[in-house]
Amino acid sequence: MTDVFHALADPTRRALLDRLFLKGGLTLSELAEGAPMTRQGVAKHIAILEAANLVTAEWEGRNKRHFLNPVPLTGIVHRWVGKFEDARLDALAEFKTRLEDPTDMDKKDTKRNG
Amino acid sequence: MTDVFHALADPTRRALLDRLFLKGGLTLSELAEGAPMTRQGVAKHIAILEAANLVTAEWEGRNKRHFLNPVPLTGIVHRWVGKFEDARLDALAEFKTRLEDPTDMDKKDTKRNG
DNA sequence: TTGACATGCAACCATTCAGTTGCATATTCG
DNA sequence: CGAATATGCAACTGAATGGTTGCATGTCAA
Repeated sequence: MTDVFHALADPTRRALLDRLFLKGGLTLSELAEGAPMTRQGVAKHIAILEAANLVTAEWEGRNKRHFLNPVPLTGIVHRWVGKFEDARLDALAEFKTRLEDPTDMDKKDTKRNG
Repeated sequence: MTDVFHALADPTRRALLDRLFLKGGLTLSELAEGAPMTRQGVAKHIAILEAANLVTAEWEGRNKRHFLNPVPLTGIVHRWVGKFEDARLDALAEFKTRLEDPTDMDKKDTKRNG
């Protein structure tokens, strides 16, 4: 859970996932070609993605081919985002109620600090 | 996008969101009571959640009341996870094909390094 | 006004992190 | 075999991070 979010919290890694989404089976060297960093840098990012199970790799001789694994994303949606999704309508309604109905806001919005 | 994932990539922050999910309107002090760190530590986490727009706060006198804002989560699902979700079935099928059909694997799985 | 309470700001520290560099290991090809 | 290619491992560094402590500011209540 933490690993997945952490892995996704980096534009470089998301770009890697995007590339693997468009075309699977890319090697480390191929992924490192367009990247604005060393091959080792990319390797570290990929290691993080693998640790989060977002990328699976297969050895093909001396080539390591990488594939996107979308399962953890599904897990996030269902285990974590889903419950908030369920509450989204209620929350929005509550939000609007609080924001639009001044009957409960008479003590709010006092300016303070900055 | 980065902010949201980064905000979610921390158990403390997810716990804060959980608490706000169960009961909105908690103050900083209330949120800090059960936390295994200083109030200032919690304040920093909340600042990150606010920067990611996952938490909205309203001033009520000297009390700052916090509310969960699930909208960014919805954004994640639709903008980012969604497209992989769409491809999930295809990807799984492709996965299974590669894993189960040996016709394309004759050069794979050579042991290497560790 | 005075004191207690809720929060914010800033400095500081130990740890983690992203990225680089250098070198080792394994595979392919001639 | 030996050279070239693909990758991994380890050490290092500057920057970011998580958390603390100390103090300032604003608000409520007597």
